[in-house]
Amino acid sequence: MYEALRIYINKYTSSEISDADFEIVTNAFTPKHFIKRQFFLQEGEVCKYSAFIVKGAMRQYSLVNGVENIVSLGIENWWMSDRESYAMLTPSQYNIDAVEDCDVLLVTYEKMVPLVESMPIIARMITMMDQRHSIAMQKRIHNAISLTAEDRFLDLMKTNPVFLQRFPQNMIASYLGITPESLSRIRKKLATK
Amino acid sequence: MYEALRIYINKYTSSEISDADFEIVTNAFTPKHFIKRQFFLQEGEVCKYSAFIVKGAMRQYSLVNGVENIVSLGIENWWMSDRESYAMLTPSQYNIDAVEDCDVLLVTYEKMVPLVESMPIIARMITMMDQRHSIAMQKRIHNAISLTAEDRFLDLMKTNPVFLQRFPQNMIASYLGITPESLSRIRKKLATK
DNA sequence: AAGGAGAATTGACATTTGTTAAGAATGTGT
DNA sequence: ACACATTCTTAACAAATGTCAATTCTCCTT
Repeated sequence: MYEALRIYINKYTSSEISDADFEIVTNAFTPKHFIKRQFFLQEGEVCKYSAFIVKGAMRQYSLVNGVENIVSLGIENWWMSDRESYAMLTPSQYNIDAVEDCDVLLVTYEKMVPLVESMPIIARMITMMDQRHSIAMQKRIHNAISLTAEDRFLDLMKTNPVFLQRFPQNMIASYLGITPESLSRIRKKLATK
Repeated sequence: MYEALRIYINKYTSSEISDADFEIVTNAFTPKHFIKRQFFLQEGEVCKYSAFIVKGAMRQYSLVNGVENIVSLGIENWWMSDRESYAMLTPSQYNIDAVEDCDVLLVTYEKMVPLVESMPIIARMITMMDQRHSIAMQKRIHNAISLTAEDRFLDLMKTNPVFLQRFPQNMIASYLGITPESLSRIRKKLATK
């Protein structure tokens, strides 16, 4: 269960965490299983945990008069949480739920802080995570303002093809900011090319 | 010139930086003046500096076959840089230039690191900056995928009305991901309401 | 102050995307 | 395995946004 986290830490820092340190890390995390559709976070709650996905798939979305808008999708080795709510302890405007049955590792902000402060490798991991996240968001903004729906879909096919296997099309459409009908049409059009 | 930076540090950390510490901080920064349209960063270059805007306005944009796509706008007390290029030393795909004559304070990543490591107040400032930036980007993504062009404009009017005073409409349109013509129509429609 | 460049507006039309509704296909739980 | 849910597709139409071209407006530069 924890092995995936160890691999993640080593991979994104290019150095090896010691067994002793990793033991301390694992003690800060709590394993949890979510069944499909189970909520990890509901609108109005404070997001107390950050979740490292060991197995499964999750999504983060707002719900505005019946319409779901997916701001983020995650699978194995991704972190899920509403960072704003998690760091500032404010009520979240988002929902996060399991798209598939999931095994995740949960950690609170309070348990994370001492790890970051005492272990350079963890501080480094967080820095890298934040950086990657920030770069990905910037790219998504750029795509949203500069590309057509079709080009955004093509970009997703290129950069995260695995999402198309793991998430139903209506969620992919929402993630791209279009309706399921539009995505269906776009796919049809691309198929003939 | 440096006073704006001192105020910024104090404001976003709710504690006061000492004169001695601030002296060290100012030594890490270099003041620079940009005239309107002058480039701070051009596509293909590495973004060596982060710029704290003391006076003036700047924009960050990509240029894809003649079309400018503005990913970020900044005025007094904002930071401008391509964070990806700045932190990873990779060539940037963006341009940053002065929309008005600007006075800015420049700092390299190498000069920033020791400040962050030796002064908790600076580390805190960076954390707060990153957090605010990250929250703003998340909101922008959410707006892009869930709102119409009109609603995105209304949101901008509410959250950053000063931008409408400082940037020409074609830049506002680009920032919102629409054409200047569309923005003009939206404004006309709203005026009659 | 005049001339010129850039910026904003407007209109006609094209294209993209959304909406609604229906049916087909697929998947899921018991 | 069955029945029910959900998901996906399709079509016709509506609405939003883009494109192109012409005109007016604004403001900079000299």
